[in-house]
Amino acid sequence: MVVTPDRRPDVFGAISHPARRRMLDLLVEADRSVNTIAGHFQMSRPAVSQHLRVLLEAGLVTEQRRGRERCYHLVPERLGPVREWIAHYERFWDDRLLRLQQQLAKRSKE
Amino acid sequence: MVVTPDRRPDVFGAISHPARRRMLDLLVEADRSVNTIAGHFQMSRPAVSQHLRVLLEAGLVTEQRRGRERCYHLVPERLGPVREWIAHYERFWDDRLLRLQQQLAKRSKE
DNA sequence: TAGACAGGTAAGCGTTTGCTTACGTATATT
DNA sequence: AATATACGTAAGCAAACGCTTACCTGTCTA
Repeated sequence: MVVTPDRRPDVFGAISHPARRRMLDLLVEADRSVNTIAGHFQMSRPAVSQHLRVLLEAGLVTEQRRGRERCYHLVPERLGPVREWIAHYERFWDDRLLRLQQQLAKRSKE
Repeated sequence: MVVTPDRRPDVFGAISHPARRRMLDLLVEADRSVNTIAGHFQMSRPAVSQHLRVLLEAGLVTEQRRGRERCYHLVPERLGPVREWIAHYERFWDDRLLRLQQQLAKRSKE
């Protein structure tokens, strides 16, 4: 996972681990505490903490202390670089999938 | 870079290294030989070979022997998982960027 | 105020990554 | 046939990853 000169691990590295992608997926639905997140994984809680830190340092999530809990919150805009990079390959997909994606995007706004 | 049970390194791992993403970007324009690709990087040629192998094993490229050269060819469909995953976050982008992306996609088809 | 609970941090350890240099193999050129 | 070219493979090594257990701090609650 490449660390950029400003010591911020890049987003592509952060999402390269399936557990971290699943964590982001969980945070799409709602903000969640560490224990809530850890409940979805078999690894130890410190391991979850460490993954969350990678996401935090990549700017993909923020944390907010609420009492003794720590609530993690998704920052989807930080996925921009991935979205932009993959968009360069847009022309390679067929129209059907493209329309499907657009409809999904449209529907979720309604 | 997580290796899936079938020993095929997953696509997210393969694209987590900036050099490998640049290699894919180069192959969008045209199929290229190893030396042509290596010319764009400062690392040694074997290092380039090793990166290409990661891409090959992830199914993101194919190779074709042409005389003593080896031509690498992009397989953009294999980026599907990335595209699909990022599409889950589609609703978070604003309309302007969405339309821009759609126009780019449309224009490249004309 | 004495636990209990949430969760970060440290240390340690085996594995993987990413690079290098050295070398091997197949094809092309003279 | 001898040599040059293209490129893969092997070995070695430092650094990064990903995980564990042990421990620490801060906040709630009985």
